[in-house]
Amino acid sequence: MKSLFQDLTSLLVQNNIRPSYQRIKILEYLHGHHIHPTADDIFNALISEIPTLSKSTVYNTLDLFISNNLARLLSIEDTEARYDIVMNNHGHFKCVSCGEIFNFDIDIENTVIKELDGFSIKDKNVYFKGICAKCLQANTHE
Amino acid sequence: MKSLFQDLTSLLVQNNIRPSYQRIKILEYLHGHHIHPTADDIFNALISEIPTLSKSTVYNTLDLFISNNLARLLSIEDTEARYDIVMNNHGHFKCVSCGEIFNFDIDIENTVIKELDGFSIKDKNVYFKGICAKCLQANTHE
DNA sequence: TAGTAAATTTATAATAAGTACAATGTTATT
DNA sequence: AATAACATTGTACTTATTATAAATTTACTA
Repeated sequence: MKSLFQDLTSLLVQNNIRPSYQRIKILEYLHGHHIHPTADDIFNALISEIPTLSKSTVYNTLDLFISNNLARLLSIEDTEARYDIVMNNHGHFKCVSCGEIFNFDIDIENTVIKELDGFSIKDKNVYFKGICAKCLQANTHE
Repeated sequence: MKSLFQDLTSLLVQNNIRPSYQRIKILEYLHGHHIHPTADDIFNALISEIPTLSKSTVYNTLDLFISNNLARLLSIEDTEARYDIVMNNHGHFKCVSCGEIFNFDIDIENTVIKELDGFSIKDKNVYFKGICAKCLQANTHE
């Protein structure tokens, strides 16, 4: 039985990406933490395991993953970019109170936009903002 | 017959915003230029008419408009924030080749997301990316 | 298997959008 | 007119991201 490490290595090789230790670890982190981390989150999570890790590597690797469709960039945040592994048909909700980002199912893939006829659509994102149920309840008790 | 300037002044007053010259001009620009400008675009467009204008004022004013739901922030761009007047039920398509941002009609207001039951949704954005028809044609002729 | 070329990582410096803040100017109120 | 509240401005600062070049690792070839 293959380990996750081996699976992720294969995934990189399949995409013609040389499976360096840093790349595997970053990919492993994305697969294990669907919390829409920032580049900084990823760096901080891995620095103890890879003491020589550089932020440049994190940025380079994320860009590489995005180019190869292994990761996705979320622009829901104004200040920092966030990253996620690629999953289809889901949107993101950001709670402006606690900052957490939630996934939700939405089928946008099959929606035909006639105004975009003749356009090549490569990426579809649905971003909602508001206040999550937990924060709404917390406010009620004030 | 009232002028646009007067109309926009009234709009600000209705929202309890003191109608300063800078605010009216920035609102006027947003109404007249649906090109999803950056703060810098707005600053550069108005600096000749308002030589004392400061970028701080542009940022402050845009924040104020957003708080009062007169403008909307687009996070489609990774590098710079873009702004638009508030219009319902439309998404944004960004051409990664020429950079232009297109509006398109999409009815997301009436979509019910059961996973977000109990959440207060304040803002819904649909962002697509890809290559516009014009750029696709241009590439064909290479 | 040593030597070389290519790819990758790293550290540092540079860039630039956005924010904080204090000073100045303007408007409203008494 | 005096004063308080509000708005604008300019400067300095913060910080995410990018650019670059050196160092390191890996792959390739003789």
